[in-house]
Amino acid sequence: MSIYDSLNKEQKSAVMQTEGPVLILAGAGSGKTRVITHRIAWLIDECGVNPWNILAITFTNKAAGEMRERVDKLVGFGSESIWVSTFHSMCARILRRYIDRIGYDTSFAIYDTDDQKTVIKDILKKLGVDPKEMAPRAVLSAISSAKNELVTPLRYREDTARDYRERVIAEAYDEYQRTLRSNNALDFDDLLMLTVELFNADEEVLHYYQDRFKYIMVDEYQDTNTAQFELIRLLAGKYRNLCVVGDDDQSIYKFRGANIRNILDFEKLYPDAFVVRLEQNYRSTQNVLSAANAVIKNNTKRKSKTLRTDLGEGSLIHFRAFQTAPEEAAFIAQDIERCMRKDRKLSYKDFAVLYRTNAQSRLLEEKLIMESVPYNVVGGTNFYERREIRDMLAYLKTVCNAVDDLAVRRIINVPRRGIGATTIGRMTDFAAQQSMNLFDAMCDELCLAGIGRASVKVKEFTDLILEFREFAKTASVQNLIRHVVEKTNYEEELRASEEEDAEDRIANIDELISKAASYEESRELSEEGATLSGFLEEVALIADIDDVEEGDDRVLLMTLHSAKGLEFPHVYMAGMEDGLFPSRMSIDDADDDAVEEERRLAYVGITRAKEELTLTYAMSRMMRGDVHYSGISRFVLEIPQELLDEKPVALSGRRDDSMRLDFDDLPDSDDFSDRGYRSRGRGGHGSQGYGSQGYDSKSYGGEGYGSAGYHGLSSYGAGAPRTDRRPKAVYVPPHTKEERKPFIAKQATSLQKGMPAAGTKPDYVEGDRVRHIKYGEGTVLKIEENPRDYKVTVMFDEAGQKIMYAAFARLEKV
DNA sequence: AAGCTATCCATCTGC
DNA sequence: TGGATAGCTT
Repeated sequence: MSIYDSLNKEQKSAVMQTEGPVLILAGAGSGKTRVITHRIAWLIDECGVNPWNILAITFTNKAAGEMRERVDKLVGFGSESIWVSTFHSMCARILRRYIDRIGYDTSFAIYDTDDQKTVIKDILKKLGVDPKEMAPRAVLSAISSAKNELVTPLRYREDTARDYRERVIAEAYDEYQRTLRSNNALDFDDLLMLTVELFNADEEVLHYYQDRFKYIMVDEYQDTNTAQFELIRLLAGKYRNLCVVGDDDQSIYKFRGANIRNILDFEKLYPDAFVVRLEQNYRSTQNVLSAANAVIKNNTKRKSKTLRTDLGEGSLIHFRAFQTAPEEAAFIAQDIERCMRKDRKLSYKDFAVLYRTNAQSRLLEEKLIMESVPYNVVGGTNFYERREIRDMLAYLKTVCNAVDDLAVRRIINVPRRGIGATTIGRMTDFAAQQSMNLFDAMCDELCLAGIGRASVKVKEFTDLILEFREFAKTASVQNLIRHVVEKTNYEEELRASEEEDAEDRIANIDELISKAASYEESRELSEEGATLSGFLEEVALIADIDDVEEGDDRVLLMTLHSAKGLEFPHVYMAGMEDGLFPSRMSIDDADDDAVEEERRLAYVGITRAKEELTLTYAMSRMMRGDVHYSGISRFVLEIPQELLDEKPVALSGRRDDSMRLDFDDLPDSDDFSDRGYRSRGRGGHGSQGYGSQGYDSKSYGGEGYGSAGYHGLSSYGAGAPRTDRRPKAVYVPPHTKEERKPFIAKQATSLQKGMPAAGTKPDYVEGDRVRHIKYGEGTVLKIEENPRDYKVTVMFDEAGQKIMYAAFARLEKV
């Protein structure tokens, strides 16, 4: 009895066809990961392939981790030398070694979306483009598409720049790329594009990797974009042992450049490809599959296949309609509790609630809190997007890559050290003139001479960084972070700021330190070992889904996109409304491909369910400030009625009554208004202790980061008294506006402010001509003495009459 | 310099 | 709705 006996006929043929191009069309739940892992085992054990020569590419780190784990179990030893990684981290790894051959430095930084936005905004400003007529977002997305299609700025200009808009984009793209290069930074798309560029530019490097990766496997092939396609094509160019696995019905990343043609045309590129279809599903009941099949068959462009299962008919698909979204959310929360009570074998982690947009999570969170259901939200606000984390990372980046102006700017005055916008502006100008980077300018005597008193502060800052850099040479990453926190007085400043969540933020920094520690631990045995740039890279490339703690007994809330590749006994799909899902945009799109993509997303959602699938619909829902009414999603209507336990008809609403829905008719409608929330004390089950504090979703909601996994939540059963549900952790969920509030170092500020300004008498009198930095010249009409300052009224020649305070206006006598 | 307010505005999905 | 920002006030 061998490990391969457990495979079905098709799976076996896919495993054993080791040579040449192979296309595995793997329907949802058809055991494709099993096929890949067994194929790797087969290559090593039966074909004598060196594990070193095998490359397996997945889309997320989580998938990579799981795959490696499973391979470890199948393969005796040597599995650690198999490359299992995502496209992005594979490219980062290759570039860390060889990018100097195409003119970057190997200590490059990786920019995330926020960094990109900062850069592009700057550029648009420089180009004199009004952000109103051309959104930075849109420009970035055009640049991203270009990169995904391997179009360089030069070619973009030549081929694309026809109208004004495209010319601006061409200009911005070029400038953007220059900026990144001078900051020695790459964005996500660069990782792919520059690796292709490297391979094309340097035969030696290409041959090295072609020879290294004699056997290549790519998971989720339907979601590859042109750059990824080209990368793979180049890598497999010599041995042609390329096995791709995918499901065209699950292609859901078109907006990110994924080209479904990559999978549909695989056989055209490789006419000798061996093609296998896996249609036997091992995950879901027949009813779930029938629903999925019924929906997806409405798509025209697909390699048709029909899933089948031996797991029995199963329950009907549940459909529930509600008048309002809060009712929908309340139902889901209560239904989870109901199932938990009914079936003691279930635990919270057996449930997932899926939705189209992240914004939908809030309402669900509220209701889950009310029902005392522990949950985790995947995505939304990322741990690494927190201000304190970004600050720390900016310090690390500055230490690691001195030329990254963006990182330097972020921390130059955080915590407050009296280096203001004016000083930074002057130094930036100097740097631009001398075409040097900001940090070097700050170290330059000539530059310091030009900024007066502030130069002392700047010197202190650069000395601090230089000291960190020295420290980093011998210290571990975790100790470096500790050192930075200590030397910058970050914690004290935070506490002094009187910010409400200062302690949470400090806890987050501790969390970052432990992430650094576990990174270092994981690299102990690896080739390159732990490095600062390695840590920054890992941090930059994690996806939301990667951070979900295994073994955490919580209901998972996430977008349909995040759910790809996962499975749950109970799945809820919330917000099944035309206009939300499929989205308005896709419906209005002239191209019906748009709705087809949404349909694939629906297919992905449905096929996540193993046993119970519940689709919910809310007739009305608050969206961006006002109430929206929608009909039932076409995807629900595409499911044959006999598969549903309830007819998909909207509750009788009174549309003409606008907002005044009649709540008294409804059994569970008391939680629509604010009043309703509070009066809910009578509530269902296990909510004791929650009435008053429970509503503070801030301190409860998305906390589940890291440490939250260890709060012993996994042990209690439904109905048990739950008193201490409030985790110690730390991660303050998305909803806070506190988030971006600047660092208010109250004490420091008042100290600095205390002395100056107030008493200084201006050197001009009424009737004098004065000059203002912004308004130009004018005549002083009136000067009044205030307790704190002098109030000056000036009639400017251009700008008209202004009242200002002498200390701030800094008027010069002409 | 920096907080505060008033106003605008855009909305999906994510490595 | 709430986040981002420009402009005004202190």
